[in-house]
Amino acid sequence: MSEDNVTTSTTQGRDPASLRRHNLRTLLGHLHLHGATSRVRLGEITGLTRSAIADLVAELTERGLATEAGPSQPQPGRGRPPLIVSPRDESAYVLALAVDVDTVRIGRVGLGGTLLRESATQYVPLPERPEEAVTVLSRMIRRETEAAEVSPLAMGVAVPGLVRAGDGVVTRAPNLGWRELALAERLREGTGFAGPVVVGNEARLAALAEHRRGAGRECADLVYVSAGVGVGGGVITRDRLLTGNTGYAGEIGHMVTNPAGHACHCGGRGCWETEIGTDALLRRAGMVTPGDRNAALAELVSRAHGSESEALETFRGMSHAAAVGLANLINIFDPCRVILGGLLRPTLLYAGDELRGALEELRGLPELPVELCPAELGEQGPMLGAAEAAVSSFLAGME
Amino acid sequence: MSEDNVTTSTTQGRDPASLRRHNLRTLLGHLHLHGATSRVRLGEITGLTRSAIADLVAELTERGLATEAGPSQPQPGRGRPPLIVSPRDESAYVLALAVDVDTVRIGRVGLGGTLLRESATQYVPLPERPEEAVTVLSRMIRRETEAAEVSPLAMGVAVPGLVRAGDGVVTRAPNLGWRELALAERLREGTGFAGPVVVGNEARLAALAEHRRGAGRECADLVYVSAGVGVGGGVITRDRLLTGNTGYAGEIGHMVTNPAGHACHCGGRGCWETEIGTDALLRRAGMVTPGDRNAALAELVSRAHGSESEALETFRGMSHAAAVGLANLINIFDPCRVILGGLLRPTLLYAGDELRGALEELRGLPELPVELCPAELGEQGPMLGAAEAAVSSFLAGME
DNA sequence: CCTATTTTGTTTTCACCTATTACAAATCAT
DNA sequence: ATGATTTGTAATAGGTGAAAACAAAATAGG
Repeated sequence: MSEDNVTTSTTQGRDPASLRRHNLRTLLGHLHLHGATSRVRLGEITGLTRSAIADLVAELTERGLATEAGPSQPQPGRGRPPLIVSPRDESAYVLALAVDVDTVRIGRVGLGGTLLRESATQYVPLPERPEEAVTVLSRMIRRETEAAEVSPLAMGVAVPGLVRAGDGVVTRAPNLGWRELALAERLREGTGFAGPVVVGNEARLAALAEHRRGAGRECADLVYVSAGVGVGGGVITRDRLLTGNTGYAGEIGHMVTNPAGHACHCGGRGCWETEIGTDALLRRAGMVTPGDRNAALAELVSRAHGSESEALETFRGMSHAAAVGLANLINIFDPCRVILGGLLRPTLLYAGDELRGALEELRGLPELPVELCPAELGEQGPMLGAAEAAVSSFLAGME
Repeated sequence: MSEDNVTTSTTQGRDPASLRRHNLRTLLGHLHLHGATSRVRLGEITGLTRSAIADLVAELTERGLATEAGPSQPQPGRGRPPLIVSPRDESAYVLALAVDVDTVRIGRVGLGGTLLRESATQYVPLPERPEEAVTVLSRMIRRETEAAEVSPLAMGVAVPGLVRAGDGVVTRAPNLGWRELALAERLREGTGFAGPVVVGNEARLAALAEHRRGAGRECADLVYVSAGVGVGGGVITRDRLLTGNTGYAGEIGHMVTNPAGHACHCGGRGCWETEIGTDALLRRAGMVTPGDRNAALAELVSRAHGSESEALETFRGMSHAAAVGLANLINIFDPCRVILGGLLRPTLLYAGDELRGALEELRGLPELPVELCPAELGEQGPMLGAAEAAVSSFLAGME
């Protein structure tokens, strides 16, 4: 079944002008994803001739989006050394924010995906009232942009909550106390920034980041799952992030994996996050919610790292519950890789055999090997994903 | 989050020639999906000018893919009456097959989606050995093609089993006794047909058909679920069928919804199809697998239709188990519509309130109303879907 | 050190596609 | 009948990448 859609997507070209836009986007997109590339290589990839590439690259450099230079190190082989085209980063960058309960990360990410040195992490307990939170965020953004000589190409924000696709409205973010907050619009007002502003769910954006820069490179179909207090996820299909109708696709935490399980705050029973979330893990470990959950978790992980049998057993005990949900996701999505973040990362590292074993048992299709990989980007995932979404948004709106 | 992919898809254009191919595809795709359209309207839709449309339409008519005619009924309004462009069907058609255990449907579907009158349903018990089955299918195809004066644009085949995307290999179809059968290739050999041959899973293809021609029209994100002996499904995202890495995406029958449930033939326990499949329903109804399951089912449905309370109660009893799986799918995919086929259709019709009620309880996001719709195409779904996949494949390979 | 070879960049010419513009045709409103 | 309106047609123009010829810069080999 090699079915492409009948009505081809609208992004692309009908007239010569949009044809050129498309080729420019393709080129810049490749530079962003794969870094410095020779002109000839670009031609091989895009199918364009050298002369066309020359012309297009000239436009990109004129616009300050790319640079050309002779090869930094001597090339092997005979002929004339190629010109290497690189994405610019210092002057062509996006601003990325990752909002969390007690942390706001802000970073400058250049084309090519490099986290520029100006990036910083600031710990700002956000005020309860969303309006004030917006003010705080706007101030942080202004401080970053005013320091720079050029304004960013786009901005991306990761939020732990439900974000409506398209308009960047945070429908609800229980941990932040936000409801129906038009974050993209407010930030645009609060900063006077005219370019694209994208807001997204942190897990979806982390999935995007892992796909492009982390454990999911060169993998067109993957599932990312991160377990924390809640369980979030994101799915990449054919190199694209699954959004669903409203942008909520990927809410896997409330997948019911055990109807006989514990009650969930969502009103249901046996949701996956009641089985493999932070509280479930601590419950298994016999640590009955002490003062600081994070500290308890860190201790548990370090004990497992030190091969203490009780801690290892805790993770092993969680592997079956994790496998049930993962098997479901694998059957549904047929990914070539599953990336595990948050608590599932130590679960994979310290109880990998048990997890894989449970999956083997549960899955209907042992023919297909699916790789289980630990997430590579850790806590930076959401911010890097916000940057990637911002870049994509800039590319989509180019010219 | 309005992120489009960075490296834009490869289907489209880099040079002027492929630009034209793209526009031709767009035009023909629109005609196929939406039927006869005036030239001016086509221009509005595609953004092309009247002269460009004229030129493109001329090529389509020359190739025998479209026809132009004056308006059949007088138009309202003033100016010169427009020329109406229609997809041809009699001379531009695809061949579609739907293979099942005791039935093989074969049909001719014209551009525009009309099931041509030459279409036929033939009941042919397929022989046990796959090789012979291929021979039977090839013969049926040859009979259809030889009768026609022009050969089909493409062929599509729906199979109750796992089909690898890309090469059309049936990995396994337990009910047919097939394993690793290169069906697309064999049919190409057996019929001498040179055009595209696509093979797909029947539920995925039915989902495609419902999307284009049935209960899922004008809905870009939908989930289709059909319960029978097994439970199959298909997902449409952004107007495209989800395939996953290998083509197996959508195997929702073995989603574990009740770890404490019955054993499943797949080796697992509590798979969704052990909860809502044919056997589960008959078990609930107290009909302990009599000779003919289909007859028993038909009786049950007709009793429910006649409002017999016991039959209604059977469907009501199944609604909760159905809702668990549906809630999971809704949380995962955020569709705007869920289409229910097979046994889930009567469940919706006769126990709709219970089903919706159970969903309300289970779902984390009551903000988002999701429509539940009965499938419209019934048993023709897989065949019509095969036709749609064939058309898409023809369009993708045009020129 | 010089030359042949190879690879890459540049320039020119050309073919293709759609936009633009002007004009013709067909219908309705008055 | 006449003008307004909408649609189709034809001719010209602008923009895009391809193709081909040429120039430049390196290596390999004597």
